Amino acid sequence: MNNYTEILRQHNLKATPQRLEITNALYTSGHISIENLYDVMLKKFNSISLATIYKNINLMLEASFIQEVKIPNEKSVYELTKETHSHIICDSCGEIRDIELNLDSVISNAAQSSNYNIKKSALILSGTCKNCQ
Amino acid sequence: MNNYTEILRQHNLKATPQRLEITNALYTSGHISIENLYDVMLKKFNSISLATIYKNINLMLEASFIQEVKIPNEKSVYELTKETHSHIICDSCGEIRDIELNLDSVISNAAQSSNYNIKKSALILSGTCKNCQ
DNA sequence: CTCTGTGCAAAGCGTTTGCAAACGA
DNA sequence: TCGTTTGCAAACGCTTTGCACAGAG
Repeated sequence: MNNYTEILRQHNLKATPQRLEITNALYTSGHISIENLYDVMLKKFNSISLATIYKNINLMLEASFIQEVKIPNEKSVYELTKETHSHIICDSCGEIRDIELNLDSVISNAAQSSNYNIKKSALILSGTCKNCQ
Repeated sequence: MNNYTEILRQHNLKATPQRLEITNALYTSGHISIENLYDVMLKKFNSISLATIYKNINLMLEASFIQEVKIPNEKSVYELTKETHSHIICDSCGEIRDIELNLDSVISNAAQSSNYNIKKSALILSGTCKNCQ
């Protein structure tokens, strides 16, 4: 019994080999697109179907086990759900990194000026990473 | 000669009636999806094609005349390009509002901890607007 | 054993392309 | 007039669905 079996079950998802491998790919990559996930999965399951990928991604999204990250001008990637965090993308090499930023004061300013009761935030920064500079 | 004729030409876009109306719809709505834009356009041009909408949206994006706003769990909307700003969305009525927030300190923190040279930011907040509370 | 998941093929849907006619400058 | 844009129809690519078989619990 693999590491991820229990965590899948906690989200009411049966621990099939395909799902364990999707989970592993998400964990290992941090963020992965459908296309890249399919490539990774093909290495372990030579006859896996894209339909299986999509069905599982959708079930995992519904279960809030994973989340979609929509990046400006890029295709979406998926990540395992964790504490709220921001993302930073390198416009040269495409690296996507999680970054913990304190948005409290920004959010309280926003709440004040908009009169919204703010519940969520999604911040995506982009620029050039150390290596690409 | 309409208000928007000159601004379209400045972006190397001929001022066709369809483009003037797309511009007007963007201006009036603030943010609009392809689907809603098509509905609006149909009222003025009863035989307009979706292909025309897409071609123009893509040309306008290339010309940086408009920008796409990717919203978590929602379909994308488009807006006329203006100074950098954030967005706040009501999770009840769907209202999308521009909001000017100072992200300088957040960005400098991010730059410091990531070693990225940060060029752009996209912040989307969501919650409940005054009316829906 | 039962119910769910998988893989395949087909269908669906939003978006793009090719082309002839219409139009802007 | 000349090059661009429009509208239509067909093509495309990504995603979803239906179904029979395989597999998890």
